[in-house]
Amino acid sequence: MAKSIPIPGNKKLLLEKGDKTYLPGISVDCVILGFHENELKVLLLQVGQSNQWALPGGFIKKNEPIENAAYRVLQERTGVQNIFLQQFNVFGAIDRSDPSIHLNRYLEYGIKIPKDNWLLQRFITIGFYALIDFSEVNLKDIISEDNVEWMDINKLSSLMMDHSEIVQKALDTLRTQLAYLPIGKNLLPKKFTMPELQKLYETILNEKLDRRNFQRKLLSFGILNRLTETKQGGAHKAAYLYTFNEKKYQKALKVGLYGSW
Amino acid sequence: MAKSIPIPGNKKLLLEKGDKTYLPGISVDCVILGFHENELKVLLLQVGQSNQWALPGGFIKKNEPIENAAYRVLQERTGVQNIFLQQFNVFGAIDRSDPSIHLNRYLEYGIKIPKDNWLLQRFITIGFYALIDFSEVNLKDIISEDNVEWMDINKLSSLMMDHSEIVQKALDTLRTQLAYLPIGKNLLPKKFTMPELQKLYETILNEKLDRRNFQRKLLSFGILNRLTETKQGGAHKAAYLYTFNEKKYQKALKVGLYGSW
DNA sequence: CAATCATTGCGTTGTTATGACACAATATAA
DNA sequence: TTATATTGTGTCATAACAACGCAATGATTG
Repeated sequence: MAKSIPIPGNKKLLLEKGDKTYLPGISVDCVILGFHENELKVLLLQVGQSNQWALPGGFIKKNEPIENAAYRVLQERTGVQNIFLQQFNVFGAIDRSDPSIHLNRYLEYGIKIPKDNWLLQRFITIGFYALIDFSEVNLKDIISEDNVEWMDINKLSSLMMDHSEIVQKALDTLRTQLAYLPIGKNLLPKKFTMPELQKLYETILNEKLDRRNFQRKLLSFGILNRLTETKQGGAHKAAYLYTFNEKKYQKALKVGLYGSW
Repeated sequence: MAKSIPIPGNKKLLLEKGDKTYLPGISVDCVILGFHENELKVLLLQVGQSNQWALPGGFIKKNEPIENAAYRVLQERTGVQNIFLQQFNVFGAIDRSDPSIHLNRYLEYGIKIPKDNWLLQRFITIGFYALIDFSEVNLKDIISEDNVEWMDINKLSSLMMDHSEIVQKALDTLRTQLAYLPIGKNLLPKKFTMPELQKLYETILNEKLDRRNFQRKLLSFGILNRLTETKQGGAHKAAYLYTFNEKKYQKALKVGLYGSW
């Protein structure tokens, strides 16, 4: 066993007074998704000195809406504003919480959590997923005790507790929503090319799409503006840059891409 | 004020010992939908002597998966087995719980709830929706202290707390899922006619559909078996009876009605 | 500096799905 | 027996979709 590390003040407070500040037995976990180098990435963190990876999560303050709690987690971990954030499922199996995680975590500080402490009880968690522009996140600017990293969603080793299941469910939800909601504005930079948008769709769907049919379909939604600029610097022919038409994009978010049945 | 009614044992137990039995601050609420006389019906109940209508709800036992809790509520209120049951959203606004409801409820029994009682704290609720064969429910067989009734989803007066919002969100979810999931098996009797199925779709979507195109589309999904029997008794030409092909229906529930993007 | 090559923009064709509508068959009621 | 409303089945024009062709372009290479 490694010798004890001094415990940070906030961790001590969480353990001893957390039950006064937070709703008991409920947490939020965030599946934060970004797109980089043709891969869909999830933001994960390593809890303490363990080698287990986990989703960033947190608790809900007693006087705070649940969406705010999820947003706080996002802010802490990414520093990014204007994020697409949506709850997608509650995970409430009886054996989903694992008290040993907290026990070991605090043992690193030389603290043995009392058996009746609030952290050791059963927790149900509300899963949120967030779409975020990878390029806007600078992990080095984020102060964190934990090791935080983007990982390819297709190459995840097993995560802590039921977090693998949570990621999978988030991905399923995203795929379903792709059919009737516009996706992309939050995962791509402001200006992007059609091939880039297509790669994003292909990555999410894990499926190759026809270049020309894809373009025709996406343009038919009428949510894209083509700029006169082209994307320079890439090898080969320069592609036109596009932006999302904010107004039409927002409308499509509300009524869906097809509208009728 | 009416004079006090004797308090039932279970209500007293709930108040005094509920925090030992149930998870604190979390409830489940069920939007139970049935189809009858071309109307989509919601099962609602009148809490105590108030004139407020509310969704049937309940609490989650400390050693119970959340789906079980919702299923318990369904069983208590309908007595029906084999129900389509799905969580669809969590409602967690800070001001959504209304302590006065419990206060008034127990005042009917002449009991004043102590200020620090668990029932008066903030509750978040997990919304479930259930699809159920109206004809299998016999409300008169259900023992209940509360007045329980089916009400037309389009003619709801304002419900208790945020329950109107919960019903609306359930309906939105159902409409969206209609596009890629087979619906009907749980809302209709085993044998049904094509016009009946169409009326169900029209009612859910609140939109008139073309009879012939509807039939073509539904048949193309390949989840229906046409029987040689016809529906007798109706005025005019007898319609063929159909059943759902259980195997293909279950498959469609998993992979969706269209499958690919 | 011209040829090569991968990639992008734009277009065509055949097939399938969809929306709108016509007509014959049939069960009940007058 | 006839009238009427409803159901079963089919047609047709149009839109959507999948599969594919070809010219334009920008960097790379000999």
